[in-house]
Amino acid sequence: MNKKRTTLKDLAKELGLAASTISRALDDHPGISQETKEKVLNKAEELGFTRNSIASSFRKNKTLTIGVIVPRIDIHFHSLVISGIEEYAYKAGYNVTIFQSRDSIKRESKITKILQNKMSEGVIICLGTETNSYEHFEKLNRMKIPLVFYDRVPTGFEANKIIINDYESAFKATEHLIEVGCKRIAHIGGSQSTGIFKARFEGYKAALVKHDFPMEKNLVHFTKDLSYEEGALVAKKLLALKSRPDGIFCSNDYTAVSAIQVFQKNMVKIPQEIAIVGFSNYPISKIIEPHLTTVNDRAFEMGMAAARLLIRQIEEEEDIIQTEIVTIKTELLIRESSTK
Amino acid sequence: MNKKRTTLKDLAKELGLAASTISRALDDHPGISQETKEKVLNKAEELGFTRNSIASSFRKNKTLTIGVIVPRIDIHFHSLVISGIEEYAYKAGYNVTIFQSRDSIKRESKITKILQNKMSEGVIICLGTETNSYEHFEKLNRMKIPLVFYDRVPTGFEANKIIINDYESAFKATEHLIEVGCKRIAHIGGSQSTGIFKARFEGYKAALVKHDFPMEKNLVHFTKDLSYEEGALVAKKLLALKSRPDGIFCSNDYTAVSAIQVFQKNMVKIPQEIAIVGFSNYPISKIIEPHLTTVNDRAFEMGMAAARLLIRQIEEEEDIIQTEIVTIKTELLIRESSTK
DNA sequence: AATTAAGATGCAAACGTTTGCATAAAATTT
DNA sequence: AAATTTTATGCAAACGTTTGCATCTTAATT
Repeated sequence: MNKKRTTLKDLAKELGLAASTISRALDDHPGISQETKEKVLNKAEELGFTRNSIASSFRKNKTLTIGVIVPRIDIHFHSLVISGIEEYAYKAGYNVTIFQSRDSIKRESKITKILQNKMSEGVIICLGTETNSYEHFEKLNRMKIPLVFYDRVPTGFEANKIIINDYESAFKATEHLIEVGCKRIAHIGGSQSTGIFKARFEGYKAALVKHDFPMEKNLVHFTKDLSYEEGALVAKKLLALKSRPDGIFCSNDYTAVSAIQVFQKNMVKIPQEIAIVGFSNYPISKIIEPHLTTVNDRAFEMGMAAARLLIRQIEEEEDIIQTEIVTIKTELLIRESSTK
Repeated sequence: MNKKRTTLKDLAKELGLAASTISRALDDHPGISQETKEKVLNKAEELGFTRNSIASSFRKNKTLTIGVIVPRIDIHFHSLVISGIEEYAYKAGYNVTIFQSRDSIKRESKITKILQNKMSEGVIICLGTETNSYEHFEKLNRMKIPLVFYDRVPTGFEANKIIINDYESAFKATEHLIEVGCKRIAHIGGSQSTGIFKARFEGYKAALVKHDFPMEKNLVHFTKDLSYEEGALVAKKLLALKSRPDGIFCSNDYTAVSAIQVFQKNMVKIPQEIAIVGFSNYPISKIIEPHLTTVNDRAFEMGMAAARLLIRQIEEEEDIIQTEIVTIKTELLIRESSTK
């Protein structure tokens, strides 16, 4: 005695109309009389009828669903991006299915297959660290499923991308340190095989060059993961130098925060003796004392932009495949860690 | 010249077999010969065939999709829970569609309708703050769609729930303060109309009672949102008292952290003069100096448990509707903020 | 009044997969 | 060798919605 769902046909029978008429009435089709539309609407309400959207998807070949693949959901940056994606997608009538690759290319590849079968109409991706080939995405491309990458985007693979201008943001952050009077600026960077961290380093270098500062090798340190722990390690190295830097540009907020703490423990005053700038505007940056100057990477807006671009490509009539690269404007949030 | 997907029928034609045979072969059905299975598998590979799972869902009336409704994705606690849900669901072959209610009951209700139409097979929910009636969920219940609530769960509404023992966790946290020698313990609590925060307060009280400590009214403060700012406000009030507390149990980590900072700015030593315990094990708790003693609420495990319970209920043959309440074990993470 | 146009509704096929039942062929038992 | 069982495959309907086209009614135009 499983209670069956009410279907279009049930409604049709009740009203003595054809299923097609009901369908059109619910769609507010111009060819259906106002009178009938009202009758249908009322009856639908009465019987608690709602369309079976799986059947609809099946028939129309449209699922109104987009997939999102991120390395991990519980990284604050990604959760903000997903939030932005969901927000835009919801308003546009799309649903969002999420997957974590957990940085495994195998899992990433399997997920693309699932999305293919599930007839996802488009996919938003942040690549995992392992990912160095893009065959699994090419397959989606061949099936005309639009893709949008964000943050960690593929290189040498034409695709839609949502990025920030890491180079320019780093440049401005470094220049800000120069403007507040720093003379010798260090850099705590990320893995140089990752595009965004390389770009941040380049931006740092460019600012030094512009202002005729020499680049001192022993002031530049690259970490593996930009982890809190690695940040402390580098900070200790900088602390041990006979002539310490008076400013540091860090490629993320974790290393910046741990550097602040290391210096403070060693009685080095922030920002008076060393000014510090981070990157990403993590919640911690507004809590640490002194509050951290950092680059707002506008993760939420990235998500919105990714969803907007994807949905536009899904709904575009033309089949002229073209890719877009959208750059989100960042802003330097100047706080106490750099205001001498 | 839209490239059409290869279908079962295409495969069937290619091989001179019936579509049903292909379908069964791909399912490794026992009635199909090994030889045929191999031929089918090879041809499928060759033509890049994958099942259209929308058609399959439609036919089988099974979508292998679960919905998740959270107030906001970018709250760290929720992103951890979602991560746990995704992890379990992925391994069980289910997909996860996420929605943010943004604490609006209207949006929450609309989402339940979408999930109904989309034939979600089950839903995991953390209620929004506005939610005080459960009709929209009752409707899902009536359609035999299993529901699992976590964290903010409905009261007076029989349902599956994943919770932690807030009372006991608070009790232990407070007792820990007593054990390290605190004599006068304050409490920074959340809105008492929210079950979990009331339970934490009750646990605090019970620990005091057990150890024959009086409850001092002016040491107990309830905030609206347990926000960082409110924590600072309460901390300042406590600071202004002629006889200050020597320990504080806070209902979350934000208020605990801001209290630490307020005290430190006023030259009050943590933990020597005031020991502090938080709740939730936010990332900040391991960064703030001194590191914060806090209750690990095991958000990831909550997500796993929610998905496990939901999927079990989805797949259960029996129709005996029963609800389960799962309590996740917490642990007190003792760090420097409370070790005198 | 005859013709045409416009308006409202119905018919039936289609989407791709699954599944109960039927059938055919081969293997086994009598 | 006939009867029976087993094994392998095919047939056809069904799932609920959508959509092009056909049909029928009514209104507008000649």
